[in-house]
Order: sequence, then C-alpha cells, then structure tokens
Amino acid sequence: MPELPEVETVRRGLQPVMEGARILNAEARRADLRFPFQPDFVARLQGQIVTGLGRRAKYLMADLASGDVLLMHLGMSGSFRVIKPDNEAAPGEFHYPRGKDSTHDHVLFRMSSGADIVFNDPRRFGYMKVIARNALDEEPLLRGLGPEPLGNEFDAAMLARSCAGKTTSLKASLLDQRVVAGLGNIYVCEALHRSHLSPRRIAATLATKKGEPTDHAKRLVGAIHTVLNDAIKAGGSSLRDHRQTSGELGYFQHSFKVYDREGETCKTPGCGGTVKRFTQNGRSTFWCPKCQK
DNA sequence: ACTGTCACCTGAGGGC
DNA sequence: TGCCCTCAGGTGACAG
Repeated sequence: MPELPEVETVRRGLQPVMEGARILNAEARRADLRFPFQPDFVARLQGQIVTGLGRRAKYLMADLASGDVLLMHLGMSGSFRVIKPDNEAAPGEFHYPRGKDSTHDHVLFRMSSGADIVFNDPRRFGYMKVIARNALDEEPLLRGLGPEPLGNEFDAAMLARSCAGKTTSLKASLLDQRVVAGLGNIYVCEALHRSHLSPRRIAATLATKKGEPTDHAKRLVGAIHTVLNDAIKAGGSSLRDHRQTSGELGYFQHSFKVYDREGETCKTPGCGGTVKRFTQNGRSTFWCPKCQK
C-alpha cells in the first residue's frame, strides 16, 4: 500500500501520541512479519520514552531514549490504528474492540499518552526492527537509499546524474529506491503523466552527454514535488488498505490522472487521449500514449 | 555493476 | 453460493 505520502500521513497521525510518551507495554503477537522479530525486540521497547518520530523514504523511525531506533515498514498492507485503551482491562493487558481482521493485528503498543497503537498487516510484507542509532549507517535496510524526493538535495541535476547511462526505463528507475527513495507505483505513474513523459522512455535521456539535466529532468522533478505534496495534503491515497491512524480515508485517489483509470479519458486539458495499461517489470503501468512522450 | 524476475502472503473481485 | 483465477501502495534474494 503505502508510498511516501501514506507513510508521512501515518507519521503525522502517530506523532501526537508517541512523541514524548513512554511505551508502557509492547507486544508482538507472532514470531515474524516479513522477517523474524529480533529475540530482544520487545525488551528493547518496553519502558522506553519515544523522543521523536521521523520518516526516511517509506520507513518510520521512532527514536528511543535508550539510543535505539525503532524502524518500521508498512510493506504493502500495513496500517496503524490509534485507539483508546479499555479501562476495564487489567493493567498491561491489551483489550480493545476487535475488528473482523484483528487476526492481523500483529504489534501492539500501550503509550503513556493514553493511547493504544495497533499495527495491522494482513500480507505481512511489513517489518519492524530495533537498531542502535550509532549503527544506522551500517543498517543494510537503509544503506543505499537514494535522496528524499522532497529534500533539498534532490533536484534535476541529481536525478540526471543518477539516470545518466541507465539503459532501463524511466518507470523502473523511479521505482528504484537507490535513485530516489519513497516513490512507488502510484506516484511514479502520476509524476510521469504530469510531466508528459513516457514510462517507456530510457532513463539516460534525462541527462545530456555531459551529464547535465535536460528539460525533461526538470519537468519530472517538478511533477514529483507537486504530486507528493498534494498527496500528503490529501492524507494519502486509499485504494484498499490505507487509513489514516484515526481510521479516516485519504482522498488523493480522487486526484489520480492515470493510476487505476485504464480505458478512461486522459485528464490532461485538451488531450482527449485514452489511459492505457501495460506491465513493466512485473508492475502495472498506467499512462496516456497521446500526451506522454 | 546493472537489469529483470520471482517469492513472500492474504484478501478482494470477477467470471463461470 | 462456491471455486478458480488474477491482481494489489514493496522489496530482498537471485539469475543472467
């Protein structure tokens, strides 16, 4: 499910109940998600104060007073809910209204802020890991991540440098988290459409022979900025799983111009083309052949 | 080093 | 109603 705007929406929902609060009780209700939990996973969380909640690419990172960082990834179907604990329950016991998919409630936190936080992930492609902050640089999951698309260092020149010489498609390059970290299938399709660039275009065409950014690269970076910022404002996109932590839906899916719109009319003013779909590197690509070149 | 494919897992939706 | 197929906001582990 979640790409950068959805993860950022989740971060903003969790921040008020996590930051400055203590984890009174943590529980992992199965031995693994995508990876096995570390043997000391719960022990390193229990009793810790969360000093900050940040995001890197599609990862949430909770800083703990101990010097550890809790790294969380939502995979395809992960979501967090913030709920009020049941005061009738025994202290330390998680007792809350169970929805029909509560079998997929895998990780629970009781916070001193008076909130219970529930991580639900039916497909279990998500994962959590506790890492010492001074070892973050060597963390394999984070090493090699490219620039934040909304950060200062990501601009047309940088994108052109990373794409120079690449023989693969623009679509595949933008999905590559080493090139830019945080985009996924939806926002790559949308950014390519907004910049009128074909997903099939060879990535190297974003750079001149000297490695300078082309106008295409500048347009693409502008479109990435716009689409991500607009999506964050909308609370992300809710197709199936994504909910804000309050349970509310995001609403950026109403602003899709191509994603999930196969056979419908292109929304570029004056274009009149028809949105097509094909498979690229095993993922669906949606695009308008008339206005994306 | 680069690029592409597969695997991981569950649930929803469509066709019959 | 049920069964069987395809598809899904990701990405690590491989093969070539």
